[in-house]
Parts: sequence; structure tokens; C-alpha cells
Amino acid sequence: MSHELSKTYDPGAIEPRWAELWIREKLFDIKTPEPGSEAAKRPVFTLLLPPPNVTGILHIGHMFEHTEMDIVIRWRRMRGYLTMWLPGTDHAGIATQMMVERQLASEGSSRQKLGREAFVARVWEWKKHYGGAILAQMKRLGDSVDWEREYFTMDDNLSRCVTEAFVRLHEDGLIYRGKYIVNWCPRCMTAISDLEVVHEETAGKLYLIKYPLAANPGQFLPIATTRPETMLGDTAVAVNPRDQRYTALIGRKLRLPLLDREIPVVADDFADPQFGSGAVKVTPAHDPNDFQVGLRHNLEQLNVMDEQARINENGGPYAGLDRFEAREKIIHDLEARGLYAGAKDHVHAVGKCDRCKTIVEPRLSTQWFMAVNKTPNHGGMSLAGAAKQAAVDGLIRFTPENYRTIYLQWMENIHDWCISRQLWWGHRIPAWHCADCKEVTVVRSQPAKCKCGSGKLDQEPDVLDTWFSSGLLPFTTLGWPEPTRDLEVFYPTSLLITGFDILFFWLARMAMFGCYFMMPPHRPALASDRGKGQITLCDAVPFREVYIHALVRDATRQKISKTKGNVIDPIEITEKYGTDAVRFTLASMASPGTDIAFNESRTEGYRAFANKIWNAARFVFMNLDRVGGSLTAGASAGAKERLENRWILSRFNRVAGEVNDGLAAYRFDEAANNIYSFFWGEFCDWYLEIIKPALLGPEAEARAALAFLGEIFEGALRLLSPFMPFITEEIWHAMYEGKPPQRSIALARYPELDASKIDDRAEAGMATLQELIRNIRDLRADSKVEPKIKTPVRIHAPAAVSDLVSANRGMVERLASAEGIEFVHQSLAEGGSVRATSQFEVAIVYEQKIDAAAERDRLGKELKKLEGQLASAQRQLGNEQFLAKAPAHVVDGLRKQEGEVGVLIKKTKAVLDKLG
RNA sequence: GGGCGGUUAGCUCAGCUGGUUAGAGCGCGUGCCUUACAAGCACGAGGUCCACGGUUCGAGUCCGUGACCGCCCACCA
Repeated sequence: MSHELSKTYDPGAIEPRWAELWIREKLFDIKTPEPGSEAAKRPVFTLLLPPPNVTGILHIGHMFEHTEMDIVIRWRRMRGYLTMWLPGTDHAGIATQMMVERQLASEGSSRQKLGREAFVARVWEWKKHYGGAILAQMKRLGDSVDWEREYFTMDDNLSRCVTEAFVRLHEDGLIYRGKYIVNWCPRCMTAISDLEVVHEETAGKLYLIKYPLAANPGQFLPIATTRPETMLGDTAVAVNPRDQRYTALIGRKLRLPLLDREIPVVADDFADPQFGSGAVKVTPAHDPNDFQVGLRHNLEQLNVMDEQARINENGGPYAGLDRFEAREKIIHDLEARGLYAGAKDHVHAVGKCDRCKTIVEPRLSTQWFMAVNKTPNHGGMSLAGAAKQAAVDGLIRFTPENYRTIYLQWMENIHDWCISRQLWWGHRIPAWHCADCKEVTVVRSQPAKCKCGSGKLDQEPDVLDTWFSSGLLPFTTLGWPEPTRDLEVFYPTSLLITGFDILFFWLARMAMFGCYFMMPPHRPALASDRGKGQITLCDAVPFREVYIHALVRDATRQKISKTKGNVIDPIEITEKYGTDAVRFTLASMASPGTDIAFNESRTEGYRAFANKIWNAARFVFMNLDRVGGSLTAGASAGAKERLENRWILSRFNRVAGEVNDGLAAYRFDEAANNIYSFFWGEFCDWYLEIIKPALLGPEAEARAALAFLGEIFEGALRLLSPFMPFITEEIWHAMYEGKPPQRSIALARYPELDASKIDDRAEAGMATLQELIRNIRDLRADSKVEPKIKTPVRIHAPAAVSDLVSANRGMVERLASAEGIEFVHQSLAEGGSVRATSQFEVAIVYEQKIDAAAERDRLGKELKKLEGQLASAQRQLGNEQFLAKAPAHVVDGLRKQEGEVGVLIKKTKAVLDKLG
């Protein structure tokens, strides 16, 4: 088989084959280079893939993210970097547990029925199934990751790192356990962090309730609340000390309606005289503000709900009711007692569980927290402080830049992080409770006995927030806490590409942990650190750059969600159009900051582009097979002098420069669009058409043309390869007849701008010829010349242009369907069907009359536009201020324009006159 | 309550540090089965760049105000 390509482009037939081969050949697996080896001298580029959750399969948003990462990594690899792209999957504690629980429910079972051990085993089964599906998808999409290094966040080695990190943070005084108000999801039955609460503006009610004075039940203090059911846990009412309405009541007792407990009126600034009635009920066990008030006034913390948010035994007659049932009944009962003073409509932000959308209940419970603003015992910066400093000092750079501000603001306002979860799926907290002395011991592995001598030790049942472990990944995947060679070579990672949605969840946590655990005293003793002097944050940051990509939406800009049913399955769409076309669609639409409205019509267009490439290759191979020769032999000196060759070579180099610049700035859209218009609009539409006669001509001439064309074509394939890895691989291998210089085009060099190949004269010359050809075509169309009839052409132009046209007479005649070119000395205006530009006048010799009215119309519009331009130019040139202040090239340009436009107006007027 | 982004052709979006009266793709119209490609080729029609004010010799581009969309953060009951 020589240069065989099937007649039609069928991505389904070629893509899986290459995807499998890349993996089988371990093309993208990177061995850690030995110190001093050749590989160790190469610049390194490390990319950590945001590990997808094992809760399902990849969606189009993942494919977008993966496409961007794959383009960057393929580009860097081809640029000569030692590239390492690290893949993995995340156990996603709460999300995965929820999916499996849902599955159990459908079987009439539950995790409680199974018990912890059996349940966890069940989740592992789920993980095997879905984790595998995700990896299979990535393989099919051609992600050029290092499969040898693939991890799962609950792998043994990574789990040990989680324990290690937890113990060290605890030793450093940055992890504490305590009873505080946390966000509690009554459905998931676990605490969740502030970030896992999503606030939704909800139209609710502000209820007014009258609390009678204990001493004088006929007198009331009205209070306002949005959650009347929490009154069961009230242990005080607070008023503002400066609120004159109530100062007399401070220190007096109120009688809590319904439960008839006595509670005090306390003075606290928290009460806002402007809001509601100015008096606020205080429920320390069910509201974070009230909790603080309670601490200040030493109030009892009375928990009135269980873990499913049902009223507990402290709620008296309401015990056993769900919180919302209790709310209704309480309002009803208050009304019956004349203590209900009505309700006002009140819009407020209701907190819901990010995962299951259940309304979150603030709840007092014992949890583990991470102190993010505290100085560690050994001194130095706090977790948040270091992470902030890294961004302030520009050690972590953001694209788009405005995310830096967002990140900094968040770090500025960050609160302690609740890291314990009452789940079964996740990393178990390494703490042991003594049944006898109640002491809690935090150690790396289960101790034989407690300090008190007791052997009755039970491990803490809680697990860690998923983001605790993923926050450690940049260094734990490279071997921390050991001083590994991987850490020396690949840390800090070069880039993080991710979505805005996990900026705080993940990125911020990685920043905190990286700046902490990769700084002394926790930084492993890396050999490469020796003699380095002081280790700084610059060495510790987990990534040097962050690129935040936009969100993929559907064609109508709707957010994609399962409930809306507008999910786009990457594999499905890939099978329909080909991976290359989908990748190119995503890349070409990836302008930063703007969400992507994914539109299949665009993908159709890029499948057509792939088809175009395919057919261009077939055309080239067809000619090659007829005359023999080689595409890769190198071009002859003679070929290098031809205008079209100098032109296409210059254009190729310019475009290569633009593509590299685009990728360096994460402008995937610019890079993709540049290649697209070069390949289709210049290489295919012009270059191949120009050289067709040569290809069909004598063998020697054809071989020379092919040799030159081969260089450009091969370069274009390499240029395109990161965007469309499959089709370029297929054609590239065919080009080399199965004996390519590298095992894959992905291992070849990426084209770069070679300034010595830029040829401005050739580009200008070709631009003139293209303009001439287009004008003749336009004339023919307007004159309704039969497509098959060739027309003689007359040109009036200065010598330089005439010479250019003469030298390329064949090209012009062929591409413009012209037959005979006559150069005339006098203006052509009298001819009728004429086109005039600043460089030439051109007419076709053809009997048929043109549509005079339409032509007049067209010329009239043209004239108006030109006159506008002239007026604008003259106005500016007549302005002394402009002449004095504008840079010379702008003034010169405008003068030139004035002259050219003036001539054009004269010409156009002449033609109009002749039309009558 | 703070903060951020957007508004340019019928649709989706470019337009970098202000510089000749604005570009692309898709769609649309007309004509072509020209021996790589009809998933194609050629030609063409579409825009007072959200509004008002300001800076400037010069403003989609910079500044201010407003309108309309969208997003994020926030412990006011």
C-alpha cells in the first residue's frame, strides 16, 4: 500500500485505530528522567488533569476541558518539552455515596441495611464500573495522558498521604475538633462546608410572633423570624442596647410561647433596630449568629432537631414532626393563643445542599475544622495567607486575569473549613476515641492502647471532605512526603486548566496545601534543593499558571443539565461527526470569558473542514502516484523562485507564528481559526488551484511541484495536529508510506515562524493577482457570461502591475476563465463592463449587455462610499492638530489613501457617465 | 449588600496596548455536477458597534452615567 486513503473521509474508521495504537505504544508515557540524562535537560511541562468524579460519565464540558488540555500538551510536546499529563479520577465522597444510595433505594435497600463495610464494598463496585467508563471515554477522545501514572484518589498510597497530611496539620495546630454550628444536610445526614451550600433567592415569609413578658403576660415583645420552628430552641431574645423602645426590657424575662420556658432579654449589637421589630429571638443551637450571641451571653445551646431535621424530645409536643410540619403547626397554635402577629412577604436567600438541593439546616454538632487563618505552631504563614501571597506576588498567574481578583477576595474573606463528613465513602479521619477516658488521639495508624492505658479504642467514624484529598494531589501524586525524583522534576506543575465552578473548591485548596506542604518544614528533602539557598513560595506553589475556561452551554445558551434533558454526550456527537471535528469546534469557540453555545451546525462545518483536508490529501497522493517521486524529498531551487511557492511558504510561516502566539496566550479560537483559513482559504482554494496545471503537466514539472507542495502540506499537518490529532496522523503516515521519521506526528516538531521565509513582495504580488482574478470573475458574473465561455481580458495598469500579470499570465487566465490578456495604454472607462481598483482597471470583452440599471446602482453605492472616505481623509489632513500629533505612518497612510480614493472616484464617475 | 462579566451582521462570536468608514463562521441570495472534495466551487447582499455625556487631532476600542441580560460572593433574624 502506497499513499492509500479511502475515497470518503470516515472518522469512525480511523480514530479508534489510532487511539488504541497511541496507548499500546505508550507514546505519551513519560519515564522520570535520571539526573544528568538527556531527557533531564529538556524543559518540563506538567499538567494535572482535574480528576473527573466517578459519579457518571464525561459530558461535553469535560470534553471541552480535555480538548484544551490536550491541545496545550500536544503543542508543548511537539515544541520539545518533556510533557507529563497526569490522569486520574476522584472518589467524590458525597456525590458518589448519594448515587449508590439512590441505586440501593431502587432495590428497596439502604446503606443502613447493608452496614458500613458492605456499603463501602458496594461503592467500590460502582467505582470500578464508572471509573472505567470515564477512562475508556478519555482513551477514545485521544487524550494524550500518561496512562502509566493514572491514579484514583482512594488508592492506598494516596490515602496514606491524606493521613500524613491530616496528622501533620493537627500537630501544627491547624486542625481542631469542636462543637459549632455547621451547615447540615438533613437528607445526606452530614455536615457540609460553606462552599457546598448554594443560596437561592426564595420568596418566603417573615413571621411576627408576640413573646409575652413573664412578669406581665398582657404585655408583649414582638419578634420576627423566617424559621418559626426554631423558637422551640430559643434561649433568649436580643435587642439592641441603643434601641430606646426596648432598653427598659433588658434583663427582664420573657415567657417562650407554646413551651412556657422563661428566657431572658439580652442586649446585643447583633439586633438591628431597623429590621423586623428590632427584637430577635436567639436560638444558639440552630443559627450561626445566634450561636455567637449565645457565647457572648453564656446562653444554653438547646438542640431541638435530630439529624433528619425532625423535632426531637426538646420540642415538647412537637417532637417527631418534620421541621416544616412543625412550622405550620406552630403558626397555627400561636394563632390560637393570639400570639401570632401575621407575616410579611420576605425574599431571602435560602441555603440548599449543593448535591441534593435539600434546604440546609444550621445545626450544632461536633466536627473537625481546618484553621485557615491561623499561624502554625512552627511559625510561618497561615494556609490562606501563603496562598494569597503566592497570587499577590504573581507566582500563580491567572488567565483571564480578572480571576486573580476573585481568588484574592475569596482568600481575604475565607473562614475555617469544616472538613469532617458523616459519610461512609471517603478517607476515614485518623483519630481514635477512647471509650474509657474519652480522649481523642490523632495518629498515623491505629494505636494499641490509649494514653490512659485502655485498649478500647474506636476509630473516628467520620470521613474527610473530598476536596481535602484532591487539594493534595499536585504533590501526593508525585510521591510526597518522600523526596522523590518526580517531585524534583515535575513539581510545581506548569499549568492548571479548569472551570470557574471549582475555583474555590479545588484550586484554592491546592494553593493552600501546596504552599504549605511543599514549604519547610514539610517539604521533602529533595536532592535538587541542595545548594539552592532558601526555599520560597515560588518553589512551593502547586502550579505556575491557571487558565480558567468558559462553560459549555447548549445551542440556545441554556445551562446543560440532566433535568433539562439537553445533555450532549461527547461520544455520541463524536461518533456522528468525528472526534477531530468536535475538538475543532470546541477549540474554535474557546474565546476566554465567554461561555460556549455549542451548536452542531458549527461541528458540521468542521467535519466539512476535515473532509476538505482528506480530499486535499487524496488529490496530492493521486498525482504523486501517477508520476512517482516523493513529497518529502525537498524542493528544488527552481521551485523556490516561483511566485506562488514563495507566497505560500511565506504565508505558512506567518500563520505558524500566529498559531504559536495564539496558543501561548490560550487563544485556542485564534489559533484554530488561523489554521482553518490558511488551509482552506489559501492552501486549497488558491495554491492547489494554481499548481494544478503543473501537477497535470510533464512528469518532471509535476515532481518538482509535488516536492515543494509536500513541504507545505506536511508542515500544515503538523500545525494542525494538536487540534485534529487523528486525521493528521492518518494522512501523515500515508504520506510517508508507512515509514514516518517518528512513530507519530505527535512526536514530530511543531512548525514555528522562520522569519527568513517571510516574503512581503510575494504576498503583495499574490494579493494583487487575487484581486485581479476576483474582479474578472465578478465582471463575468455580472455580465452573465456562460461559465464555459472564456473571455478576452483588457487591463490598464502601471508597468509594475502589468509585468506581474504578464509573468503570471497562465495563472490569471486559468483561474479567471480568461482567454488572452491585452494591456492597453488608455483608461478603460468607456468600455462599459469595467472594474477599477487603485492598481488596475480591468474589462472583459464580451458581447452580452450587462444590466445597466443594476450596474449603475452598484456603482452609485460604491461612489458614495468612496466619497465618504475621501471627505473623511481630507477633513483630517486639513486639520493641523492631526498633522502635528498623529504618528507619521498614519498621516502617510491617509495621504496615500486620499490619492487612491481620488483616482478611484474619477474612474467610477467615468464608468457611470458611459452607462448614461 | 458587595464584586465581576456581557450588549458589534439574521444566528454564534472575533476585534490585542485608541490610528485609514468594522471582520470570521454559519445562515441567506445568484450561478455552477470545472476530472480532490455538492461535506464542494465562484460571486454577492447584510452592521447609526445598547443609550447619553466626556477625554482626544482621532473612540466598538479609554472615562463617567444609565438601561437591559448573565454570573459569583455574603451569618442580617
